[in-house]
Amino acid sequence: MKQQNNSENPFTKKATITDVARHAHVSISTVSHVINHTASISPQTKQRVENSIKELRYKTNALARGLRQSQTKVIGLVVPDIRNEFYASCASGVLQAADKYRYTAFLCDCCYDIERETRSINTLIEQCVDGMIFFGGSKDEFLIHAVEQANIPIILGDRRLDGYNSVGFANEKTVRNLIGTLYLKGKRKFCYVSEPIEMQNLRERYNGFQLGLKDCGIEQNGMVLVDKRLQQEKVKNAQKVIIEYLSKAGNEIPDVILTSSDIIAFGVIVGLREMGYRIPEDIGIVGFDNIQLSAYTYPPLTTVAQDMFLLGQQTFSILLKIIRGEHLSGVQLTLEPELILRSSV
Amino acid sequence: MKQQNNSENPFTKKATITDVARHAHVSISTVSHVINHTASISPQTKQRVENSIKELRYKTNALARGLRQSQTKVIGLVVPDIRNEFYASCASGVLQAADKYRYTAFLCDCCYDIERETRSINTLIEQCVDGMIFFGGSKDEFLIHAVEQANIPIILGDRRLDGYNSVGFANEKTVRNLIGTLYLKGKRKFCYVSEPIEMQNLRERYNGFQLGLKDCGIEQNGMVLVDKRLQQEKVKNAQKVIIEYLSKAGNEIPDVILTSSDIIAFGVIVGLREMGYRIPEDIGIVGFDNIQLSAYTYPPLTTVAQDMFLLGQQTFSILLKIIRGEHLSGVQLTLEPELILRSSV
DNA sequence: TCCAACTATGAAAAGCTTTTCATAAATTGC
DNA sequence: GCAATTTATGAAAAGCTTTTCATAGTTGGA
Repeated sequence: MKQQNNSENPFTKKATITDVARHAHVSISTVSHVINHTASISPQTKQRVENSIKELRYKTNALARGLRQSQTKVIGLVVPDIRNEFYASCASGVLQAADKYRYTAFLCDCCYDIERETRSINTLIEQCVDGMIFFGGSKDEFLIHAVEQANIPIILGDRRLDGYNSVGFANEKTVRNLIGTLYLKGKRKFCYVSEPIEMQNLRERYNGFQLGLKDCGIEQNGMVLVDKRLQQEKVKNAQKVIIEYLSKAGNEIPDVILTSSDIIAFGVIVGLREMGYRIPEDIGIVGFDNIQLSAYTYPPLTTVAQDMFLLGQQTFSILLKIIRGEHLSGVQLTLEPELILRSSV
Repeated sequence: MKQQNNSENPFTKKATITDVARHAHVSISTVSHVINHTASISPQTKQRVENSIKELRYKTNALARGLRQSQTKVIGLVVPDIRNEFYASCASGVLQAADKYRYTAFLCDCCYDIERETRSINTLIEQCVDGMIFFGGSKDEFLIHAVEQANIPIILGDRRLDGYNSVGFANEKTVRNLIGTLYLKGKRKFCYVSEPIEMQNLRERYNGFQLGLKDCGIEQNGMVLVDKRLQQEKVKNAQKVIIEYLSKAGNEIPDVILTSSDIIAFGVIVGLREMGYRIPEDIGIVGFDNIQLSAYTYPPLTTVAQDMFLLGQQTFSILLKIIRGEHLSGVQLTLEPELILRSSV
């Protein structure tokens, strides 16, 4: 925003509304009225002002406007990891919906770092955003409360928290039903592979797994592989984890392995192949997320598709309603994932 | 940012510097000086002000500050598609570097839509960003010129444009050398699969392919599969494209197939398998990007790794220098990709 | 003791809008 | 032809900071 003295450019200093007013021989208010359609203006004057705007390349200063209107048309978008296809898609959905209503978004990529998240959120408050969207995340409830205290509209995506509006997927139900479906196909020994159950959605999936087993009258048989290593380098570590497990499992070999994400399923597939198991004949496998490449593993991966882009759009829509003052409370929109049957099971 | 009258919350209206001043029995200037360390203040006064700030939960209004200082500490980050792992990683790198210097970023996800990009950039100008970063993109030179006219610092990532500073990868050289390496391994018949050569980096890769062939004394043998379908649903369409080609290729079967991205390589692999070719015995294949899953295709994909995160960080660093007034011109930082040899070739 | 140099504080301007209210001119209705 | 509207425009305040400059009081040195 700093202006250098660039002699080749006559527009060295950004034109202000005052410049336009002077150039068009009208008052500042008149220019403002023309821009905002907030008073009736004669066609000639209007034309003159518009010409001046064009000629001077005038652009409204959003800072001044925001300051005056107590409304910035800017939101904050907080994600745990933008490199994760899941959150990138959510973000994309939010941005597309926001664009439709001429909102702009600050992106805060927290990288699971609570200090960074804290910093980011303070900045967002200082920047006077009209609202904030939080995707995923964990252990940051105190931050969300702080934002609420600052009286800034909030919505949570892919996450639930008492007292807050949210949009999410029916994780529990989906996994639960999935178990039922697999049971009907004759599967009896189920295994679940996941990173530690820290985030809301992981908890729901895990609960769904347990409930599904209970529905089918299967006792929890200990085949739950929750491993901290799966938080990073997921593919490689999933491969390790499954190999370690199966090498000492004896005859406790599962019929089917459920995973908390496609990425992990990838690693499991590689591990199984390495150990000589055939998929799906010996062991079936199910992913979660339906990432682009899941259709192209060998064999193609059965998985659960969540429309993250839609989630993002819906999330913004609700936030917008809150911003506009519709006094929503306890909205908990739930989108249904879709089971994608492929040949890995 | 709108405040509702929330009777349960005593902080219904955001505290301003005036409130703090009143509360601490000092002048507004004194408060400002305490916050910005811009004058010497007695310890007692300082303490009093800091207490008031805490008590009232005062946060500086960045709009007012930006307005006054003509400096917002905000940048605009323009990407063609945030769902693309490549750009997501670039963005992540930018954000991490920006965070270090307490900058915040607007994310504009243009989705290859020039109108949306135009809108976004106008907004960024209105928002008085201190600088803008453009990743990838094409056919939007006029927009970049407009930003320059507005005297806003610019830097391009993974892209070059005459007269602008940029950070990119040595695409041409890398592919060129790659051909040489493969030639030494005995490969003679090369095929190149790519979406239309619209973006700068694609052009460089393609040029590298041609130059590499020339280096080896190979005449261009027509095995260039540039197909518009590869702009969307890349995996599926790459599969189609390669199958179509090979079905009518007769004995013009390549030794090795180079692709413009891992995603496309994925599709090619699936297509080759479908047709019964063995990889790498019958046909070798090379990707580009080293996406997370490229290590886990079957067989694992030989590819070219680009450190997009680093690219992002570097891009921001240079932008920051420009913002701070170091009069750089014609900076063209080039990062070297790394060849990742795996068993697909 | 007096002057110079700080230290500590505050008044007021400036940065760019929007918005309220006032006013003058034009139009309408009768 | 006159009152009542309506149309068209502008002056000025307000929104929240930072920053310059002034002032009053201290301190230190000669």
